[in-house]
Amino acid sequence: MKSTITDVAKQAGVSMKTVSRVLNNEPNVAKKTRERVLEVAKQLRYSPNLAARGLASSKSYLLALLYDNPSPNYIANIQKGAIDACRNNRYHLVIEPVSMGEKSAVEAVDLLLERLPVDGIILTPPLCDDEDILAILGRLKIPYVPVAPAVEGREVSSVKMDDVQAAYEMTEFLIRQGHRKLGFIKGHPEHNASELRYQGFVQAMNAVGLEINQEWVVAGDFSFRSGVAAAEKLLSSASRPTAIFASNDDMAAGVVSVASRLGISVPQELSVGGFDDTPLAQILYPQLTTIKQPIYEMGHRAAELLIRPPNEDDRLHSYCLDHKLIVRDSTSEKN
Amino acid sequence: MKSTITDVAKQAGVSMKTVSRVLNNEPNVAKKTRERVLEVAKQLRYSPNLAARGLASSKSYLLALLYDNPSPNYIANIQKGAIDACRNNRYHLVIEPVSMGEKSAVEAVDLLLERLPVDGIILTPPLCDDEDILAILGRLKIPYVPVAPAVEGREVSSVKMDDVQAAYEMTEFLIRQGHRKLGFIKGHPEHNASELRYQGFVQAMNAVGLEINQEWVVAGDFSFRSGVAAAEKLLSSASRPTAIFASNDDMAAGVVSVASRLGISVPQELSVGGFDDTPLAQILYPQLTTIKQPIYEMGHRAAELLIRPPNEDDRLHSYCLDHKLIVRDSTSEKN
DNA sequence: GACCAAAATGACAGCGCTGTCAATTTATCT
DNA sequence: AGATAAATTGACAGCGCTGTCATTTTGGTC
Repeated sequence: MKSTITDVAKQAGVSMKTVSRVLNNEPNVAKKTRERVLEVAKQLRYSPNLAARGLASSKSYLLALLYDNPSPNYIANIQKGAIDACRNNRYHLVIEPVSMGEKSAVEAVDLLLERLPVDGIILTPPLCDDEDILAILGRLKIPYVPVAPAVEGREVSSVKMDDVQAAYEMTEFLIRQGHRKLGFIKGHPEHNASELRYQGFVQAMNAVGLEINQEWVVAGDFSFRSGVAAAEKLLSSASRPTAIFASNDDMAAGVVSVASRLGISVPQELSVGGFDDTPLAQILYPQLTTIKQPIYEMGHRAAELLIRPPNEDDRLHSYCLDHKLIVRDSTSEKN
Repeated sequence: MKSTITDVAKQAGVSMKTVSRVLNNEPNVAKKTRERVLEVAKQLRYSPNLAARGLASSKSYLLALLYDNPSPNYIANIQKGAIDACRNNRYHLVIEPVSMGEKSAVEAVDLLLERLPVDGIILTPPLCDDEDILAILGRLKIPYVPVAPAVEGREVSSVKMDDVQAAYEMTEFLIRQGHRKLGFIKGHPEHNASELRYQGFVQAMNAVGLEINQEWVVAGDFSFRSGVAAAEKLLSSASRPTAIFASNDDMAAGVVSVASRLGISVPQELSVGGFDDTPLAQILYPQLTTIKQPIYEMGHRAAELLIRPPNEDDRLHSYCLDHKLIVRDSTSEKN
């Protein structure tokens, strides 16, 4: 039924090895031969057996995506990006959630990777900063690409976005709109991006000589609920900011929700900026001005780096991909 | 470095084949032998090479999840369920998005499956009702389990939930709360579940002899935006329903949003019911009363059915999993 | 203890492919 | 043309495991 490399070889009148060469784009095959083999392969609907190929070459044509409970939106996008890259190269993506909370998590990863011979691994936060997991990957000598790691330059390539710069741009945008009294809601203290976004905010404020009112800088944890709490704090007093920059969309949604309850109209009386451009941003009323992270692109690039590793020399150790400030209806000029 | 079955065999003083038997839980191995082998395997941190195993046994220990652009939340949950089932059985999950819109989609699936020797496939809507794709799977003789197919009994097991019953329960709940003037927002006309949910609504209304006001049954397409449009239609007139059942949470969110804009308080003046229990349902203010679909469970069961197919005779052709009515703050008794 | 069936174990081929290296053909240069 | 180098091709082993089937061991019976 399903044709093998031998069938193609016979039909094309060459050896198995030559067929193999053609199919793997190896050099040193006469053009004519290559074409003939390709023709026959197509005709026979031949496609190589992954297991056999893997066994013989000790490659698996499989990439794994390890993640620990991020937002569905985040993983969906990373996945899509990675898969598209895989598909262009006849690779496939295996996904493996890991619960870092559990004490057995590290061992689970260990077992997993010993059993499943993947050619490379994409690590998303917060896994990409877990020492134990990195140690295992090192021991197993499996190539990996961290997405948005806290620390770079571990001798492996990584992909990321510039959180500082993005937060800077959002802050700058709000300032340009005439706002002077800016509030900021921080992200989860354990999450690497939180501090970076705050830094961007601070830098932009400093750049124009605006003072940061510490009462308007409130802790949050990326959840809607924490956004609500923060907003209540920020908006209850008479002296309140005219613009609030929340470190992610969920918290920005919390702000919008509180504002509407307090009868503060957005954006007329209060501008709100988010971060992430989740689907929520467009569902909300008003729609959120936010930062679109290059999530898809990071997944895509990460997979590509694993499939075709750059040579040692011209290797860029960290690929920073472009974000985008998306202006919608939750912000307006200060009147 | 990495130990092979031969290492284990030598160390345990048995043949490779016996080790193989133990590792695959085959019968006819003396208890003592089994224990010894297991002990040695553990000691050597042995784990079988998937490729070799696949080549020899023509099994891959891989399951594929095919999906076409569903909500991130939906696939995230299906995935998690399927993966957990896989993990219990040393299987892995490969995910493959398919864009049915593209004309090449069917061919893409074809190629995909010829190349990747998966042991089974999980099909999510709307793929599970696509004739072309089902035809390919039939030709390739790959076992598959459709999740929530429109039509059952294609000689394969399937998993689903009872949309009719769930919608019936939500409607019944609203009626029990004292509501008599019920509005309904339909889902996307091409989506199988839309009609079923509407049927449940109709049946519950009929069951208590309530008449359905066709002006209060509005078309939607599962998007937030369509919920907004529908709500505007339903709420603008003086004679408006006191409760609205939207076919999913996004549309329910649209209703809540419009109500708040029109100064209609939820749930005091208007009860709103949703469907899906997406994260959004808890982010909204007020939090949505909704139906929790057994998405995780469907993914889990689907994977299990592929890993351990029930015998022909006692096979249940369709496994219907339990949903749950979740009462939150968007509904209240009619006052 | 001799005999037989059943249980346990092992020898060996081969799954479909690629790596190695040797053999052959073609191109290049005096 | 002859010699040498380069390009192209092929023979064959073997990747690590499992299926088949033969062999050995065990347990039970008279």
